[in-house]
Amino acid sequence: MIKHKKNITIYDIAKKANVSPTTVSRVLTGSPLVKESTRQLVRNIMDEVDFTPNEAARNLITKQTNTIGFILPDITNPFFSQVYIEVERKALELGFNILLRNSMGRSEVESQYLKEFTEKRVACIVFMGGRINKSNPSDQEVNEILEVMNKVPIIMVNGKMKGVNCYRIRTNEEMGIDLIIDHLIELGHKEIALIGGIKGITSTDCKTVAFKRAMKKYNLKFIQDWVIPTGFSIEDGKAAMKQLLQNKQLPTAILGINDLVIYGAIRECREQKIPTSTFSFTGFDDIFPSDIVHPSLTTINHNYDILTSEIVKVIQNLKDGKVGIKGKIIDTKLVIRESTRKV
Amino acid sequence: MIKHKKNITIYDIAKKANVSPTTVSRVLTGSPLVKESTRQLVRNIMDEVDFTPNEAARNLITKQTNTIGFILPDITNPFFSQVYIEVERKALELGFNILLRNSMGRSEVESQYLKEFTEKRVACIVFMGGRINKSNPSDQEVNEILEVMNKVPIIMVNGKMKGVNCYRIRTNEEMGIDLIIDHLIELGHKEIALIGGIKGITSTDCKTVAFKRAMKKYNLKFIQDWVIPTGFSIEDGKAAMKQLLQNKQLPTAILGINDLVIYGAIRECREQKIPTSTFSFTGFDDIFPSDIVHPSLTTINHNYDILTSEIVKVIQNLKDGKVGIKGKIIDTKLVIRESTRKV
DNA sequence: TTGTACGCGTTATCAG
DNA sequence: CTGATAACGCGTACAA
Repeated sequence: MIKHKKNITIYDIAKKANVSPTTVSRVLTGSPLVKESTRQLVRNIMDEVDFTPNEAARNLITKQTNTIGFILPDITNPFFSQVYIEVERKALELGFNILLRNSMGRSEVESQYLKEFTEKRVACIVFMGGRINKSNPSDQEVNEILEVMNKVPIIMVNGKMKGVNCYRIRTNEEMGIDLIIDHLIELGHKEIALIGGIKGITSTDCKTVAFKRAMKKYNLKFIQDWVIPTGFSIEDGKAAMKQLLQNKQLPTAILGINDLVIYGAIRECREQKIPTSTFSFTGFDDIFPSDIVHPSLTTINHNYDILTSEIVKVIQNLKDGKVGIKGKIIDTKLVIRESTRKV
Repeated sequence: MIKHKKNITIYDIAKKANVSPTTVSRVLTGSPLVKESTRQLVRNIMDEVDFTPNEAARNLITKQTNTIGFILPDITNPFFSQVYIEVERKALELGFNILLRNSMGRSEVESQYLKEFTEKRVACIVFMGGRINKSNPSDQEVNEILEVMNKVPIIMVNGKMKGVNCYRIRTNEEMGIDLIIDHLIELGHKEIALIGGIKGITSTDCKTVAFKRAMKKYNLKFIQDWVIPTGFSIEDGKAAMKQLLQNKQLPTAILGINDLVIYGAIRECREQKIPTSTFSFTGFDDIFPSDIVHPSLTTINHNYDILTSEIVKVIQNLKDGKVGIKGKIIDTKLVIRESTRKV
């Protein structure tokens, strides 16, 4: 790495200003215990020599940072970026900045970043996706979380771990599924499929359970061939739709584990020259493209503002040394667009 | 903030292991100058007492970080997140991690983050959007960049600043426009509009100039009322389309400053019950929704892999102390989908 | 209102 | 292969 000029320190400033390093430090921290004239003098010299304080030195002595570690699977997924950007905005107002790490859902990457965060002495960690969404995480995955929690508080968003008593904020996914089914029933649908997701991932398992329960509630028959857990991506949605279309009997409504799989499902219909109006489609997450695809997507919105506010509220409490409530469930809301219609 | 247990340092480890702190440090840095048995001993004790080295202390003494500061307007915009994630992945292989900051295109936010980056002693700064896209940045904006460059190298992506001799990687936007116009001409289009963007932003100015030049080349008339620079968002695209539709005479093809504005334009057509097949639409950027909207969008791809590789190549050179080439232009490529057809 | 002296936790230097 | 000692740059009791 290219070497830069000699580092300028508060000692250099102090010498030039004929004051002590302490005074310079006080100017830096904005202490009121400095005469206005000397403050100006010091400031001027700082500007003059282009002084930049060293954050590492400050962190070392103060033993804290204003950094929040944020682990999520993939920031290019609009669901995560929507949550991320809102948390960032709100945390900024509290004086925190965020360190983002993309785990790609891989456990060993998560481990690496958890280690990095503890070495950096972050104020707290916000965790989304990956291991905290596994219905059965490994002992090692759990223990690692517990060890980290010994040093830095963890906030799990839309996830949990058996035996791990950390802060948890989660959207009410069951409620979301109920809202969708109610809506479809109202439109006269009786034959409903569920595509996408992966068994063993809580968001999938949880939605599947809610789906079965809701179907039962309305006395509708649950057809195993219409539940196709292929994954969470657009491609996975395509694949699921392809598979679904091979059934002799077809549903009238298709429920996606998230918005992305429905984008894929709709595209698959187009490629097979099947009118998209053949089915009613519903997504989950209400990410931004759902408003611009055609047909625009009826889906479940996470109440992002409330969700992210609750995350930041925990951070605020942590900062203030308050304990606060450890678990919080956020209501979801149905957003009706063009993709659902009367049967 | 909640207080944790007393910090464990290499001194504590040293005492327990009956070795010197130096030896512990050597284990930490992976120095070969340690007997294997003592290395194991030290490692065991570290695990036992759950020791986590303090990065601030390390950064303070080594005077460097493996962090790359990354400023971009908004990570929720797929264009930026696509570039970001690729740079992150490639930089990771070089041992760098990335510190992301969203400027929202606001100059004062950029200033704040530039300051943060220099205080953090980041290895280099990757800069996208905001002031580096202004055709006429203020003196202050330029000077600030120059001052920062005195301390840390800056890589500008798709931007430049007069009188600022930093590393620059940019996509060949003119080429992109040429490719689009050639394609439209081939399809028989002669009446072409350009919507979106903002005057004074280089990406807009640059594309507009290329557009005019291409039109002239084919002896097509440039109609001022068909150039509608409303902005860069979906909403801005809607607004532009609304305005365009008020013209008595309409174009047969509509060229968007980016993909997002075309999403908006298409939606506006739908809302006004105008068949989307009335026009041929072209975008710019080839962000992921362009493949799933309907009609899917003919657009210009930035060659993201090459673009991001070039960014990381500069970082690599910086790390190795090489100088390398300061400017690099990346070819673009046309992606033909459903939104363009014969006139 | 200002200054002295020390500590934060690690790596670098040099000696053994 | 190991250790003693000195940095790194800043904040903070405590003293003046």
